[in-house]
Amino acid sequence: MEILKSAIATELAAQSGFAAAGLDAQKIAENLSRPPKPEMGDLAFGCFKPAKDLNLKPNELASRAATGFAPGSHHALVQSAQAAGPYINLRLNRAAAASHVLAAIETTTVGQDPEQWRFGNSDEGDGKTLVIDLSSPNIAKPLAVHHLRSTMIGYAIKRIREAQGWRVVGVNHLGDWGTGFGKLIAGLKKYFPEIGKRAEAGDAKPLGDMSVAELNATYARFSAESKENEDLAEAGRTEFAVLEQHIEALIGGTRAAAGAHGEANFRIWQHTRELSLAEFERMYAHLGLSFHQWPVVDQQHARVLNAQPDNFYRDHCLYVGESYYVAAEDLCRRIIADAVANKVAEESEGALVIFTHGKDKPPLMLVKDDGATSYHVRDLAAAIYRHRHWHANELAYVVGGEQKWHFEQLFKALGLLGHEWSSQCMHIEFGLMMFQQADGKWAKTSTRRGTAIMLEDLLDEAVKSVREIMAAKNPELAASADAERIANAVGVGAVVFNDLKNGRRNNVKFDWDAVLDFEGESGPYMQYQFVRMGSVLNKFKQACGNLDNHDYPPYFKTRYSSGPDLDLDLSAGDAALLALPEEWAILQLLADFPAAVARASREYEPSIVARALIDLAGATSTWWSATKDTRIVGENANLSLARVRLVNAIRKVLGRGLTLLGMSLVERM
RNA sequence: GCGCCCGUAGCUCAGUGGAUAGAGCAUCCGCCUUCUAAGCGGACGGUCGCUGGUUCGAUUCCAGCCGGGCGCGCCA
Repeated sequence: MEILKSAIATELAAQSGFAAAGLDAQKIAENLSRPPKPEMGDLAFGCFKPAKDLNLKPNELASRAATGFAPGSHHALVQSAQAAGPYINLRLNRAAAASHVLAAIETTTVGQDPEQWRFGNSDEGDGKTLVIDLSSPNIAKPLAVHHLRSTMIGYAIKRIREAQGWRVVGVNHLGDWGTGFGKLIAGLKKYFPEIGKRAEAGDAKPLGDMSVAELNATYARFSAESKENEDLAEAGRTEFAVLEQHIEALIGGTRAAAGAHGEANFRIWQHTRELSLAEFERMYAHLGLSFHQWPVVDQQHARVLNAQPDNFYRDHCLYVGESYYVAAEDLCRRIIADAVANKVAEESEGALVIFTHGKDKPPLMLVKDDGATSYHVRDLAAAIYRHRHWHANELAYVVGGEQKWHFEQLFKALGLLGHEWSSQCMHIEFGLMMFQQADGKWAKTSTRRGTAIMLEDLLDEAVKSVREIMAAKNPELAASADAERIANAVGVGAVVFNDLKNGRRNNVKFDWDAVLDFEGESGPYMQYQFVRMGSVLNKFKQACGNLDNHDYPPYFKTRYSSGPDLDLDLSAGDAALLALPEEWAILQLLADFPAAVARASREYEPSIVARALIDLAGATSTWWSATKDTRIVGENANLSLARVRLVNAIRKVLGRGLTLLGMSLVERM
């Protein structure tokens, strides 16, 4: 409706009743809404707010403004206006409205590449840059289901923002630094002495082919033992201190090198990072994301980055681990020095802290009492780096709501350090992934306690279910060469859509049955409606090419039966023939789509797009059934052409929406 | 105890201060010779947690309570 509202408001503003009441197009557009029942009208003007401004009773304004309404030409969008209490119910020239909507979609969605379907795009963000922190898993821990949230919510926001004209830099703030790595190194050396020996001997791959699960288990085992044993805890702290000293010496800091011990720890850490990334890559590829190490060193990508930065940042997110700010930029120590010099930081209980919210609230910790930097410093460094390097207008962090306090402190600290742009930092919080325990209660997931479900297992399970359903419902396709690609797209899409369809702040109670339920408001349902629309387009082309079909005029045959698949010039379709209430319902939803994308962008809320698609797909399916008898592509050639225009529009809006959410499309399923 | 998030149908959730609060799942009843039934229609299902307040009007805004979740100084 949004793309119709301004045109309608302009028409109404020219009406004597509205003009006499001093209502301009802007004011009218703001108060247009859809009546609860279609028989009341196609659109309604609510008089509450304008009446208040004019010191009138809403009912009075409604009857005054509606009086003397005279429709313009027969092309005018508004056909009649009738006061109904505090509302003015409007009836539209649906044919004109339909034509308006379809033309808007057709001119912005040329071709078959969903990335070029620009309906719903805007130039709101032109020239602006958003740096968005997404996914950000910890090294040496496997990706579990809850990592899906940050990854896919972040990725969807990235794509939605890009559709609004923004340059969006996706940053994977890998948890690859911190005292935990001291425990891991100490554990590896304790339980697998040969690893320590290989590292000391200069082996660049001291861990062999150890899996991330094994690394995690080693960490967990050592962590548990060191709780009982202070010597082990001390060993962990030492290993990390040595690692940090080694890296700081590498970048020419003030600290002395840590010798062979430091080199060995560095090798273990680097290999841990490599092994972890290799495993993450597999998952990201599944989900359709691509990450590059930052800074970009390989020539091919560096060229793209230099020549076409927008393309580069659109196609790739970046790995910028926490260690980057320690190892490459030395930003951490400079921030600490700066904070001390400006008396923002102070010493407290042996640590260096910033009291961001007064003395009675826990402070933000810069340096711990063992001399190691805390992750807060690295987050400060990351924010400053992102703002400086990418000239970011906004910094967004897609991180779970349990870290809300951390980000409040972080942004406040940035402000205290003199960065006035801290007000442009946003924590895009999302709800926790909860698992049902044996006692029936729901609790936060824990990789350590083994209650988390591995992301890979979930995706595999979803793809497997899709394969089974495909084998039962579409055996021919299941046996074809496309089967695996389609099963992947539909299965992964099911998991992704399931995660994005609800408001991001809600906690998610993980439920296998719900994730693998492919009926109703599900990813496969969305894909299915998209596939149906494609089938109709193919059917239409066949019908036009069929010489026995005498009802189709000759020009149909030449015009539509050839050419690239699904690429049809439908301008001859007469929108006035779309007279079914189901068709009008769809046209309204199509018209609403751009506003949904814009709002999703503003509110960092992909579920708004997902909901718009659920509504559109539902209305489409209802229409599909309502046309069972006449068919969409039926006996009446001109009616069929008009309906095919609608099918084409639905397909492209659905397809665009799904790709905005980070899903891949399929033509059959 | 303090702070933040949440509370809408049996379950999972939409709902931008406005007309009679909507979906999906589950249950029950119908609908496949046709462009894919991963579908469609219908039935059943609500003191919008409670109590006040603001407002012409509150599920929506405010306050207090109740219930659930998360966080609260050296994990990230």
